[in-house]
Amino acid sequence: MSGGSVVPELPEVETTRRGLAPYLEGATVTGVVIRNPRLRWPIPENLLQCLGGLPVISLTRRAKYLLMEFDSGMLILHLGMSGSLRILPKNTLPEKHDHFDLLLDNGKLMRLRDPRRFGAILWHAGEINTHPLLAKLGPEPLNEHFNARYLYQATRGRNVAIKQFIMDNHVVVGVGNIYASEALFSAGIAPQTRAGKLSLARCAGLVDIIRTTLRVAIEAGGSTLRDFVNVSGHPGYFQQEHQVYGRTGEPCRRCTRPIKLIKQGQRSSFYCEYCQT
DNA sequence: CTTTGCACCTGTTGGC
DNA sequence: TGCCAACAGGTGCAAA
Repeated sequence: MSGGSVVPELPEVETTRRGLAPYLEGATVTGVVIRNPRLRWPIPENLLQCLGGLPVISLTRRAKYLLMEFDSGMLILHLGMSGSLRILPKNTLPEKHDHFDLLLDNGKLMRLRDPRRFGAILWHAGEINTHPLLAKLGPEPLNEHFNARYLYQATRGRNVAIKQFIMDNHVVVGVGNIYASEALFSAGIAPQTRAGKLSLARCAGLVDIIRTTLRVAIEAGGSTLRDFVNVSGHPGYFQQEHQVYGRTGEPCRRCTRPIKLIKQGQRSSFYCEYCQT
């Protein structure tokens, strides 16, 4: 199971960034094609006036947002649930759901495909972190600021279930629904546990699991990273076999008891009621 | 401030 | 076999 219809989690976004950067950084934007501006928010109509003729200074990432820096500001891209980006030769014919192109002076173009259109392409003329979408984000999971003491402090007095808590971007970014279930299984924590009830030791374990899981996934993406020209636009590494996600009724890989499914905040949570307490 | 619920969208899946 | 409702996911935002 790789490529194709993978929901872009943080490792996929980071791998995409690494794949695109060599083609973008230093290249100058010569044109913009907007076939369908109706993403989560409309793609700005005047985008070419914002960045046309300017070189891409850098491609960075904050949470699952890709940030393309120019002298005049930055292009903010989000892949939503079904978005992918790739580099193609100029004049490559667009297919269904290819909503946006950035034309480059190196004979290539960067193309966004996003069937569900939950993604976003925005322009921000100000400093990074002054954009409303970025200003209130929590720490990166791989940053040292995301540590046991931080999570312990952040959870104090909070009544919400830990599953929903770690998916809150104000707490820590990059933990999606799949990773949340997987991380809580590995940490041995039941998803419905009130955040404020976690001990420091359990916070430490959870932080460790989240960091390790994401780091391994990013390394796996990097190790198989080839060429973003003419490929699917999805990082081509094999997805790690799930411990609990999507395994309702199947035997727990640790104790063989059936995996349970519950809804938390309208989202599916999978867990083992014996191994997670 | 905290917490809950919803909207956005379309390809895929499951039930009849 | 065919049809259609339900479902999945990320995340900003409105409402309680």
